[in-house]
Amino acid sequence: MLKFTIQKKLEGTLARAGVIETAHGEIKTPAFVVVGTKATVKALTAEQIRSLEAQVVLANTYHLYLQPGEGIVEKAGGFGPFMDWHGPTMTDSGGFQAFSLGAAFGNSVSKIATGNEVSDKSATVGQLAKVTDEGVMFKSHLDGSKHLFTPESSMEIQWKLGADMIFAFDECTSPTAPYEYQKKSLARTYEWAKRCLARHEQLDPEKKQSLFGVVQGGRFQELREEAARSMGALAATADFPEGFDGYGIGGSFTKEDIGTAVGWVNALLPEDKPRHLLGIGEPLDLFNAVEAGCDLFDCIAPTRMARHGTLHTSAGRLNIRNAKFVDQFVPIEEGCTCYTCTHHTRAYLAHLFRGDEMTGATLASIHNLHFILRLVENIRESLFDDTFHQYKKDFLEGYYKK
RNA sequence: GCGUCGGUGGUAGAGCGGUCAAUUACAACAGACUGUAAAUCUGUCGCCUUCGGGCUACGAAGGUUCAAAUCCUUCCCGGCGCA
Repeated sequence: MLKFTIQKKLEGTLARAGVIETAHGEIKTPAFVVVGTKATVKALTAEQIRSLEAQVVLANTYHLYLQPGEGIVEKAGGFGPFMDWHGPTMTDSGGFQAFSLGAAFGNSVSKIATGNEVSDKSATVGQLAKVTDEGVMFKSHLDGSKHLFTPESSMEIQWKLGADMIFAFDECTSPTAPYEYQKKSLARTYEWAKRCLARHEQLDPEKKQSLFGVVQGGRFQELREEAARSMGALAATADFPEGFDGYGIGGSFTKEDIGTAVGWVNALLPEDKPRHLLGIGEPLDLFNAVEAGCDLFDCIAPTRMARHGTLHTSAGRLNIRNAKFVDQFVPIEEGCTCYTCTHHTRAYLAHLFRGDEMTGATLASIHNLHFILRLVENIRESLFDDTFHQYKKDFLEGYYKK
């Protein structure tokens, strides 16, 4: 079961601060959810995740289904115990892989649109996912074997993976998809949402897991609003009296949409349920999304960028592989309280990255996650203090200055 | 000393008469990354450039040829074998 309490709202915005109570502890929101796709936050031990004071970890249905298989994870007691993480957990449904292994595969298309994408997909090659009304047919990226995911099978797998919060199986569409496709896909995602609710209630009558519905609709206001209304309304139908326990906001956006389209959605979603903005995690986007009414965020960016040598500082990003860092015997960021900055220098990190030493990925991941986790905590504090707008302004000026 | 094999861009190592400023890998120098196909991917990587091109380069110096990193001669340097 999940209980969500809103403790503070920021006047004139959709922003709110609150707390989610799960069977494995509480989550103070807004909160950044650490991504541990394959039941591991890449490069980190569970002890390190705890040290970072992360509140919740999200794993992925598609990945754990393929390897080691949901049966193994179930025997371990769920993905949390499997990886020695005993706090709150979430699993994504596999819906994102409809995009990343489908339209995006082999293309330089990101879920964050720049506007320069090519909309003609006729030349796409090598796609590993195909969407039909029944579900999504995947070709495993590991061995090429074929697998069908349906709303029902996603619920079944997520049940075995055992997270506190799970997502309905949706189709994450490409930013290059035209209106007609987005509309058709949205109708399908809605049908899938109902199938997820039905299967979930069969599997979990005691409601041990909380199910989040996912709002899609691409970049079209009409579709986004329709999605928010229809997903929200599922809570009031006779078939599903309890409806969803929360909402995910998924799909493609532009940077600007995060301040606008997300707000359209949140203005219509039931206010008393948590809202999770799927796959967003850059500083500017986090500020905008909180302001637009989101409570939870997960993102691979802090850890992936860390592994690739890009580190967050309050003065912007730096690439630790750059030549200028090889003899800088100072922390990544002066004053940062993370383990990496309190023990190691830029020069050491630069050396580890140049030598392709695994410890470099670990230390960089600790720093970036610490940075983002503390950022979202600070944003939360600023909501209580009514200093959000000033904090946002000050932070962004420092981070994005030239 | 004789014989033999070899000396190519930061490194290793292709090339063996024109399509070679020279395959490839690594290194180097930058960039990208937003529900993880990702410890990944992209670009640059002799000098100059009005981006058309120009110039200097494959141990050194000569030579053959319309044309040489590629063939010949001598020299220098290194490995190996025999004295």
